[in-house]
Amino acid sequence: MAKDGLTIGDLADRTGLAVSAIRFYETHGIVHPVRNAGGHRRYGRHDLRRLSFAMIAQRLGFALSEIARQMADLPRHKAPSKYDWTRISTAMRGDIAARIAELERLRDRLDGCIGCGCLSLETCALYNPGDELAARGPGPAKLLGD
Amino acid sequence: MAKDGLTIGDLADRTGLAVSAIRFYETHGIVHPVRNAGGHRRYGRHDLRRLSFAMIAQRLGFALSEIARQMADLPRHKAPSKYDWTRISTAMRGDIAARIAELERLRDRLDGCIGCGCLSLETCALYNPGDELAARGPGPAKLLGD
DNA sequence: GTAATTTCTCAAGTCAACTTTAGATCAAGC
DNA sequence: GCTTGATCTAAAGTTGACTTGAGAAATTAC
Repeated sequence: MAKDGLTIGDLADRTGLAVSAIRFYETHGIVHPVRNAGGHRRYGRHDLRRLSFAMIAQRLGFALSEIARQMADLPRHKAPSKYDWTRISTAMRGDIAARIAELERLRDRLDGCIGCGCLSLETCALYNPGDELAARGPGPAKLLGD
Repeated sequence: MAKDGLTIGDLADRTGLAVSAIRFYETHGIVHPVRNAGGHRRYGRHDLRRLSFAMIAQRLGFALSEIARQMADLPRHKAPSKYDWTRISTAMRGDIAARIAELERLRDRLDGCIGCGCLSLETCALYNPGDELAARGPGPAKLLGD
């Protein structure tokens, strides 16, 4: 812990992140350390908050790229303000609620299917969930809706 | 659609999966096609169900390896029986319920925090979901509850 | 019977989110 | 002042779930 700021090791200790992860986050614009005379990274306390914020957002299911995009608007060398935080966390809340709702829908369908055993592409509710589960990311998951 | 069974293209059309994905699943034991005289894969209708089952399970959040493990017990060239289905889907249900519960916990914490803006490592519920989370496994995800 | 489409195999590429490794330099404790 | 530990960079490796590409052989359509 140097006079001119926190070292990367300090941050690692206090956030629980690996040193390599913090450097990785830097390449994605989550933190913006300055360098000391010897070329070592030095962080401010606001970086602790930026990292914590990123960790929470990840936990909530946000991809790093999305988190970085959100944080791009925040001042680089200050902690996010109450307004910033409210804006972002409110958006997160909506996303979480949506994911809960989808899981509940799936659970209910599954409940209806347990013990049924039909496994029929034509008649099973799990195969034909009837709509808006439709398009998610790329890749598979085309079945179940359409 | 050949006389001696479904082609891989037929399966792709009917499941929405890419041909390459179906071949990939084969290497993981999800399907077990036979070969015709020319060396092309031929599938039975039960394979449609095995694939659909795998897709649903993935959708429910299970990893392919876990799905393969579950399906390893099923007869290779028949669709899963009602008993098989009930056994597996019941296990899934528990998993879904747990994930819903965790998301709800997160949502509630977030609700408590929206508008607070403290973002303090010392006092924020999102950061300190019960302290002694201290030493757990490696990597991230040490923050926020357990 | 020929052209167009599918399928075959196998290796390599992709994406996310990091970690690991290697060799070198910097900082700190005694 | 020296030794031990932290940090540096750059590149390559990891895992999961696939996709892409190349070149050849099989199948289907007309």
